[in-house]
Amino acid sequence: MPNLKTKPEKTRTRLLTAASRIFAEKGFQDATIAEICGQAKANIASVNYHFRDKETLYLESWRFAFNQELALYPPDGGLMNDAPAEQQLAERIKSLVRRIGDENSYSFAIIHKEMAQPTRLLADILEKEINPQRLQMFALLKECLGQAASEQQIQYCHASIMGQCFQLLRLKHMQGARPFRSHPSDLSDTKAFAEHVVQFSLAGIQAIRSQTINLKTSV
Amino acid sequence: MPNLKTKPEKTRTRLLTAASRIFAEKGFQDATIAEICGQAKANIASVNYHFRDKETLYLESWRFAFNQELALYPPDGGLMNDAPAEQQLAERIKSLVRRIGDENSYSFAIIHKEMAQPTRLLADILEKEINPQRLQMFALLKECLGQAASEQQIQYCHASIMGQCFQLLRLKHMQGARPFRSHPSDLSDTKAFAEHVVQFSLAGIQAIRSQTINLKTSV
DNA sequence: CCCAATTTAAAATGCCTATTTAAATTACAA
DNA sequence: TTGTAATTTAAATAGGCATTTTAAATTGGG
Repeated sequence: MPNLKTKPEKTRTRLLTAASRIFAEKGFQDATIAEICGQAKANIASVNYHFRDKETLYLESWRFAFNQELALYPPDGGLMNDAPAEQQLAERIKSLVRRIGDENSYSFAIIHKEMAQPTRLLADILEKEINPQRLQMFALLKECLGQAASEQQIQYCHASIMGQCFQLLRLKHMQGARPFRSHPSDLSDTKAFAEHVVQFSLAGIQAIRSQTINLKTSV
Repeated sequence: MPNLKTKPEKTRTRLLTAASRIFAEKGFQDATIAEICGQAKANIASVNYHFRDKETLYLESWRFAFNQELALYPPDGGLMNDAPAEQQLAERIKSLVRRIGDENSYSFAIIHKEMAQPTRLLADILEKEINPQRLQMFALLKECLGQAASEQQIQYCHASIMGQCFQLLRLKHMQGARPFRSHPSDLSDTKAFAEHVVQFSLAGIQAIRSQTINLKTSV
């Protein structure tokens, strides 16, 4: 029994790495197997040997990138479960922003592309991998907003937070394309931006919580 | 026999309308002239007759959509220039969200696609048409944040606001693709979402303003 | 050295696109 | 009505590039 994992993994891994980068940059349709193999220094037929087809490579490379990033930036930031909800939320936002801002992170860029040009290929895998994170954030938001918060308020706050995080992705992706020459958005300091989002969002959440309570007590 | 209701639109206008819709839906590359002409009920050669080529149609249809939407939702919301900066900012956000949320608005969806897959074709036109709006919002933000605000803080707050607005676009575009079946994001009530973004953002801005002032006075 | 796993080059396969041309039709003005 | 220009139409042009398959060459372990 020859060892199937040591040597052969090399090309396979190079393909996964290159694929996640290229898929993130161009999306599924515009990414070509030729370019991926070029960056991976592999023959053009290797994709069909190691993976069956382009679609499978797409799924595998996303999973590959996502797991790598998740190991690098734990979603809970190593925080206890009994910490205050706002602190947990803050850690979660920071982890998210860092994962998005990392130059070598591609899973969110792939999601972003998938949102812009849905192929439905990632739908199942996203539902399975991302929805849990989503639900956890909903729970934290519910705590932060108070039990009087409506489902809609929670959804809106979630949209506000995710929108800010994805904005970083957008600006990161457009760095080379210089859409607005005059006011260059310098979001390169990911850590500072993460803390801004935390501060901005916690204040927004507090404002909505106060208003909800005031409404409740005044009725 | 005055034209009552059914005045047949000019082919050129039908092409512009259909083009803006299709370009918004698929982006420049994936949109085909055939499909545009199909929806416009025009012959496939009409694009090359009325516009020179696909690229010109792209530019013209964006301009067409943008001007229509701008006339429909004035950016300043008909507010005086001497109104409080926060109120002006609120109007500006509402106008933006409404323009993005309108089912028949396509110029922002086109920008969104252009950001995801830059063709550089719209770069000049965007610089000319959108940058002024951008600068006005920067000025309002500077007022709201106080003169002690740093350039970075202004940029971050701008990113926070724009990110929330674009989030609406993302979710609107993905309605049919249902990426998360369990928790359907219902952002259909555009007006309510607009007011949420205003409340959320003004609170975030206030928090940053307070912190900046405190830092300043305590040093 | 042998065999299976892997890599390679080249060809097969497939499909769709923007654009042009020239003829047919329409609209309109004289 | 008629002549002319604008518009619309159908068909042909011309180009391009992608994924996948095949069969031969190579590699490396036992």
